[in-house]
Amino acid sequence: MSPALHDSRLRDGPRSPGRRGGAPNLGPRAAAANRAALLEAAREIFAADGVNAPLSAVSRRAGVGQGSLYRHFPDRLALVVAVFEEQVELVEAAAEEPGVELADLLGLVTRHAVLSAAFVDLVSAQAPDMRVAALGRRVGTALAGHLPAAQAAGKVRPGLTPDDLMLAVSMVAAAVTHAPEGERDAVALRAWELLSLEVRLPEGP
Amino acid sequence: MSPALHDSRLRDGPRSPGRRGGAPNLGPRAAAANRAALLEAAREIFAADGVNAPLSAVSRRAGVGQGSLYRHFPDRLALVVAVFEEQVELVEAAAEEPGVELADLLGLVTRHAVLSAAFVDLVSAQAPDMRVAALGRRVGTALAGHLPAAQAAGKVRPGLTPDDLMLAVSMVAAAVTHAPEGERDAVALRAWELLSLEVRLPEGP
Amino acid sequence: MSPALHDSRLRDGPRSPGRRGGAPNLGPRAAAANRAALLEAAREIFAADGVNAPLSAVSRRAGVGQGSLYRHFPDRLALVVAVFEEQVELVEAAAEEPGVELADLLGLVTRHAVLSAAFVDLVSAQAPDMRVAALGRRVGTALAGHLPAAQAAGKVRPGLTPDDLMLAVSMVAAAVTHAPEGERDAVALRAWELLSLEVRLPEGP
Amino acid sequence: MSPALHDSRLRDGPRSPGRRGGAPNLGPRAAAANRAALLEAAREIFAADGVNAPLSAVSRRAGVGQGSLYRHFPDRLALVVAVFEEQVELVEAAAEEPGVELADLLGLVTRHAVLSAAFVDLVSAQAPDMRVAALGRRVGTALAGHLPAAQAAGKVRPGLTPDDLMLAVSMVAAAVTHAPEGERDAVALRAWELLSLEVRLPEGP
DNA sequence: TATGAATGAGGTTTCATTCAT
DNA sequence: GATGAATGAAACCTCATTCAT
Repeated sequence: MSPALHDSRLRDGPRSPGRRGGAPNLGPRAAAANRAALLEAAREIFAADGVNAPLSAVSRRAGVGQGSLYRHFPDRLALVVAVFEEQVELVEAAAEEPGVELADLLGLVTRHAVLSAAFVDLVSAQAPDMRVAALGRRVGTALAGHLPAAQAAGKVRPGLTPDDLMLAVSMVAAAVTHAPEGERDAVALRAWELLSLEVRLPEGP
Repeated sequence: MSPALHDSRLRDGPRSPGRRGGAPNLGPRAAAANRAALLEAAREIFAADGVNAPLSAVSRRAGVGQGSLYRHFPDRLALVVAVFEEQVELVEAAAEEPGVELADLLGLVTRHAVLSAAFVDLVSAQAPDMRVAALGRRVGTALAGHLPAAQAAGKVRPGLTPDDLMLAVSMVAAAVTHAPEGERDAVALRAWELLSLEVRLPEGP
Repeated sequence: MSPALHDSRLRDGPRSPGRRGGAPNLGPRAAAANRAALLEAAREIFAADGVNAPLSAVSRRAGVGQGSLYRHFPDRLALVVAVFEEQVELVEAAAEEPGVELADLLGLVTRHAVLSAAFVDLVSAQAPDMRVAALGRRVGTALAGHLPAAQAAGKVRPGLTPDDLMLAVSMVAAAVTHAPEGERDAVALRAWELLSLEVRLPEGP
Repeated sequence: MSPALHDSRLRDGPRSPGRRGGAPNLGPRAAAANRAALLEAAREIFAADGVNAPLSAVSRRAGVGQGSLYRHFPDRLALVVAVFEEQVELVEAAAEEPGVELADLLGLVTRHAVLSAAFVDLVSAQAPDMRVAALGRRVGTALAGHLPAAQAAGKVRPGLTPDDLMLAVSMVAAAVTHAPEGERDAVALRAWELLSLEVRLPEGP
């Protein structure tokens, strides 16, 4: 509605926030806990139903009002990005550890894909949003750092580029996503085998 | 959400339209009746609460599903325009009748303003939407056609322009809108008097 | 009317969670300053967006917590009334000044209307709240005090009552409200002319 | 993939009410034509927007009533399956042609994936519906028939199973789906290369 | 059999108001 | 007193599905 058609008369009797039952307002102290609960709920829901799952389901599972979700994450993408960022940071941290090889990182990434049906959307470098794409690139960078060593060790074919790595990851992620719950690890391992890439899958969830 | 992040898996179990109670689907035959009911409901609700009243209130009062409202009137403005158009057409029709004078038209317009708190938004030639503005101009045109005769008869001051007429109408409409229910006619008459314009108010609703 | 009003849709956005920064709690000392900031913010926001603008926008613009807004003004109307009261007091003060004539007061009132899209709600004696109506009456009283002099000077028509004055004011206010930004003064002047009332409009904002 | 797909957000909008026009009811004769139109529309819309696109968009693009859609395809899945079935039949037909090799079939399947963002859902043998899974198996069977020859010719690694083929197909399909419009063929070819599988991509759309 | 309007559940988003700190 | 997060009701709008004709 055009803003000038507003009737500026005082309408809208007082709306009450309806204090009845439900989680009590725990005050600002709860902010961090709520944010964490939202992230965890989002991780689970996105993993199960994809990134288009209803946000109301997220707030419900987090045991948090809808408004709080919107306060912490103004739009769906903000929530998606926050969820992914956690996972990306784990990968980056792993990449920094001494003695880590490409196979370990691929395994870790695969593990995330196994956990999150939505991770596949992230690793696709073509994701349509800058924020998401940036996260994808961070994963790519983390992997690429270990590519030379793997090549030197003769573990990967000569011409393999960082882009190929990301492509492979997204292919495996998709394969895993479509596999039934119980077979995901097996499918992932086979997928890497088809790609002739060595992988060390860390323990499951 | 970015369109490419859709997960194209088949989710969303079948949604049922929840056939339980409520108005039965009367088939397309009801279309015209529904549209009329929506218009009438909108006229009443807009008159009472202004054009920003909840559309859900309109559909509820019309005894019609929300979807039907949106089918007939894709956005709020479409509904507003439709409501106003009815009134504008009445004014235009009156302007065509033989023997009608400016005072009669002003009276008719005033009567509409008395009926509809929202009419004031229409007659304001500055309405921010093309469709609404066009309706306002139609009222202006209808009035302007009778201005020369009124001037010739010495009923209005010499320099009065069509724009002045619209300005006067919007002023009276506002005055009426803010008056309490029972005094609207009296207030309207006094307002016209202050403007030194003759008016013949038709019978009430 | 500050053009910057339109950032009023900015989100509250949580600052980085965990940071205990932001405006420090200054204790009671800030109370008066906060109240003033709220009033100023409300004046601006109400002027731009009408009295139904989100209260969160007011507190945000005032740089004050939502809770403080509610402490100072327990409900929306209290805030509205307080804002209007400032303007009413200005009118009353002007009415006391020596040498002031009705035309000056009408001009001042018009200037307020030009500044505040919401002022129209005030001057309508029919506003749905006692407190607002009382403010309207105070304006009426201030104007009425100068009516006899104006009548004696032959500046207004003989039968004009104080109520007529208020009616005229509300009509002009409405006209002004609906006019586009740049033409408001011109529209106001023409409106007073149509009402055959002399007015001296003070300088703009 | 037709660029005109993006008008799919146009409203159904009631034609002028009371007009008894529109597509006349042609009776049963139109049934086959309607079914075909729905299939074609669904193919296009699903390709562009994924299999969760609004069904109303499908019926609209087909120029057919919503009811007819439901008569032909009682639920979304029925429509999806029918669309896919067409593609599966093409693959099966190709598999029967003399002189065809595995690389041709993989290319054809890839081409379908390139054409249809939704094909990826099909080839995933884990699709959540029996009917879809059955179609997946048919593709698998068609491919598997040519696996021995390819193995005999030394074109594929020794241990490759039919299941591996389907896994590879679904991986490539996913890769392609996530690639931007213009690079899909290139991405598909590289993906097959990473899988060390020969492929002959037929001409584009 | 085809049509297309009707339905309403449910997703999204905003905001008035409360309340722990 | 101030803060600002939490809450949930309610508005908006879309779409799967039904059904009278």
